Amino acid sequence: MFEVRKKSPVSNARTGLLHTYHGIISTPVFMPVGTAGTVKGVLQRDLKQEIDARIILGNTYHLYLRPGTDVLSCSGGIHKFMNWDRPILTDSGGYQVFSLSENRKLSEEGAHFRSHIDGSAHTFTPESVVDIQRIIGADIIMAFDECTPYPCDYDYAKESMDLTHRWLDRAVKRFENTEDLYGFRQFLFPIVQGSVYDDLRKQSAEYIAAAGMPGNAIGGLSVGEPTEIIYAMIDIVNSILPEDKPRYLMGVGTPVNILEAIDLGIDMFDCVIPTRNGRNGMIYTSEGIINIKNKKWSKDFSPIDEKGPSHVSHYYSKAYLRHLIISGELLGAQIASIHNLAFYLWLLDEARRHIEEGDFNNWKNQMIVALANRI
RNA sequence: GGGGAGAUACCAAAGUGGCCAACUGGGGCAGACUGUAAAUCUGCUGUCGAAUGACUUCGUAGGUUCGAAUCCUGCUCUCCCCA
Repeated sequence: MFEVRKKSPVSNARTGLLHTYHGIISTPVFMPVGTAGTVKGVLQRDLKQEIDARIILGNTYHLYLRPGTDVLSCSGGIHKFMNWDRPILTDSGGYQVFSLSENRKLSEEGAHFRSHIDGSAHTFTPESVVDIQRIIGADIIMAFDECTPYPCDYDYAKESMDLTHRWLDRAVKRFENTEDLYGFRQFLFPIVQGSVYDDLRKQSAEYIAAAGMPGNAIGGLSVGEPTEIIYAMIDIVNSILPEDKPRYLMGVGTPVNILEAIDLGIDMFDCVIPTRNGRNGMIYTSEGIINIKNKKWSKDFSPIDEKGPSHVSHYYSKAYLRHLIISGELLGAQIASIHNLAFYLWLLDEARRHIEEGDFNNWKNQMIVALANRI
């Protein structure tokens, strides 16, 4: 499924190719988040033409609640349903176990939760989450885990990690005893947990690596802990996860986070920042971060990002985008989302290019200065 | 011409003797957001100050009172009804 193409001589950064039925993905890759079968505010056409997203995310929890497995099954799977013929990865709902924690209870069997939509009671088990993801039909599916909060005491983190491991065994078994439903092979990725504890992360990485899945994910990071800890955990885990398989850092992050994580050997990323923060007025440019709602842009009629990677980046002015976002106009959210996603994809394109050319670290260090800049 | 209602901060609008520098909403300004319960949430919004605080405000000019956005009198303006 995965081949490493080029490794940085001075760090763990590498490029690779990820083969799926719906296409080959160059890594490192950023995957726009499309929780409910849509990258919020962005047409599939723009995802392809403007942003050139190679793979996007969906979410098991959200799709299961709405439209539900019946509709998804009848539609012929998520690709047909949303008319997206490139790869898709679905998250298992493990993050919702964390973010909707007030509405759920965990047991050995699984997670018992109430729908945030209508309050109805449901249970996710490692098995049912595989079944649902068979029906959704993404190319890459995730094992059901518990994403621990931060802070999280050691005993809880260990118990939770062990539970995630037991759930993984059950998920793998179910996965191996069931078939794909739409005529192409799906891949199951397990998830490393262990909170912020070195020894737990190490144990978890060993356990996950031993499962022998075609790719591995790191979860439970970027939930409020300092960034230094994120990097430290990635470093520990990546020293154990096999090099010949893709490593997916779930939910991360800022452009700077991503460059640092690439340096530590991560291949896949997803994050809501470009879309959500974009909707809320934060615009990423090669010059730095803009809060487009700030008054100082009200009469700045220069392009959103002169060197920006998408059509919208130079077609619309800062002043116009500010007006749209401040007015709550839908077009503002749309432009900001397209621009930010295109920026993220551009950043990853550049990262790949510089890894291939062998000067990733110099480039990265320059970029980090510019990217952290607030203008 | 007669009768009635009202004037509160950028806007709208509460408050009708001390707990009022003044509820609340909007607007404005700033911040947050990391496997999306988020087109969301938080803070500030009379002046000066980092802050304790000081100073100036509720159409306007006076008055009553220990104390007034609130009570009284004159004035100015606005709106409604009848002729």
